[in-house]
Amino acid sequence: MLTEDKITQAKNAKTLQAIQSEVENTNKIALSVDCVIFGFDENKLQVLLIRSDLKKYSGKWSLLGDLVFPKEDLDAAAYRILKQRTGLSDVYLEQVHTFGAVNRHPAGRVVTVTYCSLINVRHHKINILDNELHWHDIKNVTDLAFDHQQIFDNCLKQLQKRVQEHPLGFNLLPKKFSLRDLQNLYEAILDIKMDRRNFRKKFFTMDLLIDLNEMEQDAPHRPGKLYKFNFEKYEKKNKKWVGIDF
Amino acid sequence: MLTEDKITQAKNAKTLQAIQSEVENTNKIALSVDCVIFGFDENKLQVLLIRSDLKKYSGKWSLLGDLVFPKEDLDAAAYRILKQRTGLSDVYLEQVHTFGAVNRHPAGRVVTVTYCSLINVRHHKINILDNELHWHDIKNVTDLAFDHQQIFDNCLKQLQKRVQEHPLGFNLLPKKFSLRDLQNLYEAILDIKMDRRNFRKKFFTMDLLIDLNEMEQDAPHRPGKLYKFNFEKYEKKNKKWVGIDF
DNA sequence: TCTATAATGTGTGTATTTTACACATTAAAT
DNA sequence: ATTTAATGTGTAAAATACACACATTATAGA
Repeated sequence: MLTEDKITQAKNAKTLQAIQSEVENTNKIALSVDCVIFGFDENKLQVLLIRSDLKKYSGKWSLLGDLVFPKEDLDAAAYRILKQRTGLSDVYLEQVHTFGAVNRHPAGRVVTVTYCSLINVRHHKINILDNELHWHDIKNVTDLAFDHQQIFDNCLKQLQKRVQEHPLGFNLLPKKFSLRDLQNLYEAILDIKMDRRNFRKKFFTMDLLIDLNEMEQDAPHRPGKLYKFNFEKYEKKNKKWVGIDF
Repeated sequence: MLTEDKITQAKNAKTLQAIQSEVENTNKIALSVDCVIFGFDENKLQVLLIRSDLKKYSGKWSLLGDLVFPKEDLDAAAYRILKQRTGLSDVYLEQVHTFGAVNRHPAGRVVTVTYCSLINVRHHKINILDNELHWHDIKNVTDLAFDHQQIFDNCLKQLQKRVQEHPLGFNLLPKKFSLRDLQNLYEAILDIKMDRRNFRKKFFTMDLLIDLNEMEQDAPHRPGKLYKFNFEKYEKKNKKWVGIDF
């Protein structure tokens, strides 16, 4: 305890130069970003994976990641990687968690900041042609390279939680969607079945869907109405979250 | 787009050696941990701050942080820092967010992973004697050094959300507490007033408080019953969170 | 063109949860 | 004994969540 107090006091007295040299001596840690890119297709939640480039993990899939440049903002690095991989720049992207176990990467000390991204599969098939990249049904994601399984599980959990409190899901759907599309999406993400009537009631009550007065095309049965999400109204809403419950 | 595809393909073919050298050339980023340490005293939510050790920020307060050692797990670094500052090792600690703007630190590129910690003030007055350390009422926290104001705001928000969904609050209270204590805590954290009867009903319904059959001592009025939190029962509960609402 | 099929679209009753609100009780201080 | 300042409790109304059934519409195929 006494020793620690001395350390603390010593720290207080440090100069900028001292800290600078400390920073230089301590920056033996590389920083990377890993993106968990979710898509939605054929009523299944999918995740974009790439074949691992390391022999140690040959045959395994891994998340899309890259090292952060020394003079690059962290968020900027995440957007850069997403752009490189999918060609997209105007998408949902959110930091989730940072993983920093000493031995998580075989090439040395690499701490990785993970981001979750949601993109509309139909709009970005182009860059997926590279056969090392592949959409995987999340039900079949196991045994990823590195600690990517852990990262993936963590991101999926976070997505399941956040999608219920924020209108993230719409980033996975086309601009115009039917209520059935929307429900399929939620059922795929949350991995549960929902009552159709109550689901509709819920969304109509929230009053954030705009009826486009258009119908689905090419449905092999009665077509549903098409809607779009009212982002403007949502922004103004600013819902307060109060309610203790655990 | 074409260029980017080439980059992608080049990456796929990389060897471990290539990556290792890339890691070495890119690790010009130092990594730090900053702890937002919350306490609760005099019915106010407090945060532990230290006077900035940099001339640039002289007179300003900052969070408790330190650089992560090259061979130190990230979480371990957070626990180490907490231990150094408060003497405590068995406390609540949770990663919140990572801040990595290029110019956030004047001594160079330092990306910081922030952790939120909740400790019982009454149990750890000892190490606060160092006059550079000080508990601040969160209402008076403004204009911190570095980007620490942003970090603090972020942590407080996260705390306000998580304390409603998880029994974090009990880490801020003594083992035995009255329902009034508990309500004061929630009111301080959430910065709202609550109805006493409904608050009690809520917690009794959750059925996670153990009635100790003891009364408050030294109260200048009718003393309240004392309770402790039933962590065992809570662990078994495993509450599912379903409910779309935004 | 008729029928079968497979969806969409809508309403109601019940149970549960949340909210608002008032009075009796207890211990300490005077 | 009285005053004071809390604790402790119950009930009605409102809002929300849940369970559930039937009519409607378009397509596909006979």
